[in-house]
Amino acid sequence: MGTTGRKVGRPRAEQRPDSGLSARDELLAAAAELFTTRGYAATTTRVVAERAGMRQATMYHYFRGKEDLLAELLESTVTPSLALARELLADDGRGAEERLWELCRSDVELLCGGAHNLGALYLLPEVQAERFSGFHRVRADLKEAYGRLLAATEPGRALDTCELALRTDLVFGLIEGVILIHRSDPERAVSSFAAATADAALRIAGLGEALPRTRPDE
Amino acid sequence: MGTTGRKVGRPRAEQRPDSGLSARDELLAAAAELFTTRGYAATTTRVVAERAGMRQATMYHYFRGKEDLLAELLESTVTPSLALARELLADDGRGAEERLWELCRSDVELLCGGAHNLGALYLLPEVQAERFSGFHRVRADLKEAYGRLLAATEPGRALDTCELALRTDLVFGLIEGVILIHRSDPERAVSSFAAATADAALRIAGLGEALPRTRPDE
DNA sequence: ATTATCTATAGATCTATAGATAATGC
DNA sequence: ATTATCTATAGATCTATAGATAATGC
Repeated sequence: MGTTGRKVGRPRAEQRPDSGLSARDELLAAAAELFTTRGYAATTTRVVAERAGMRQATMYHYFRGKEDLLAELLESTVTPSLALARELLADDGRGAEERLWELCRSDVELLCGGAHNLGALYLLPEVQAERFSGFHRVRADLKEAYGRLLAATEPGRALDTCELALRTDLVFGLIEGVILIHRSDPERAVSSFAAATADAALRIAGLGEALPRTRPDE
Repeated sequence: MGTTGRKVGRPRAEQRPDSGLSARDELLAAAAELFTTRGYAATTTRVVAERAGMRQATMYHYFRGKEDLLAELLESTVTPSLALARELLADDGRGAEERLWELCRSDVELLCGGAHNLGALYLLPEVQAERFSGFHRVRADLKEAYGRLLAATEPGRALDTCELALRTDLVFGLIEGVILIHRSDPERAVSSFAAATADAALRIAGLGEALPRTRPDE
């Protein structure tokens, strides 16, 4: 739908080769790139729309405003992550430590991979606003999953609630802020970087040396 | 200078009890709080000035513009940190591991302590701009100090350049993004949190269990 | 008729400058 | 005379809405 040459509706003022994305997705992609590089407040609706190949006002046909763009980007980033976390929580065939590692690795890949570094969205000051409570709820669930996996590990079961909360915060914070690390050397291949960061996350948690998994496939 | 009841110059439109800060420092303090909570682009010069007790245009008597406020805040945060790093690098009376720990602890305290969480400045997207190259230079020096301390540790000397760079990035990234972790539980006392984060940084670096320092003074 | 787009614009900003003003200092 | 402040404002935005327009679909 909307993939090849939309026909209905008034033609665009500037024609461009078809990107294969729907107009709505082009707006999201443009917003992702601009929000992550320039920031949310500094990005105008005009630049977003024009990068997506349409005039400023046309954006309002697809989104109620700028905030909706950010809300959708945030939720679309955290939701698949929570889905994986739920799967891993339910999977009692593997050790908790291994599953926590996998969750970390996958999240780093999600946040640093892809065309735009979506992880940078998490650093935007605007994200803290009440307006994005939908995102915050999913994020809280995700963090709880991190905490449960951590608590289920061998060394985790020995920790008191307070220490467990601290280590969860440290691990989750490393992952949420991983884009800062990625930025410092964007050349590093994402897949090996993700594995290395997952290793680091386990070391933070105090589960360092149990599994010598170092290299993932690929 | 300027501490008690400035007398010269036209009186302010709204008088307020003297804060003890100079007008310039009040502007910096206001900017710090607003930039860290609302973000840079979303903060207007009017709000900064008015929070500092003066009218918008008066700000320009002290700073050439909004950018100068951010530049000064950034540099004033990273400079003392680099000063400590230099001291620690020169101090060959103590082990590298202990000195790295101390640098991490001190930086966390700097970034999360104080009235405003200056660490949040590091997350602002605008900070990446060329405009703040002064800050970036000092920051690069600081990161190099982290790298050198890490390389000087017992296990660090065994690592190749690439692995060393990765671990430096991971440690430095944890510290730079520490405000994300602090935000998730602002009640936690900063001094014990700083020590715990320094512990975590060493574990990331792969130096975990050598020193059982856990609790600092206080 | 429906749809996707356009042009035009109201209303609300925001930054930075110009120039006046009300103190103290000498 | 110097200083710190003020008021006023030019010029440049920016968001969101109103309403026209140019396609296709039926």
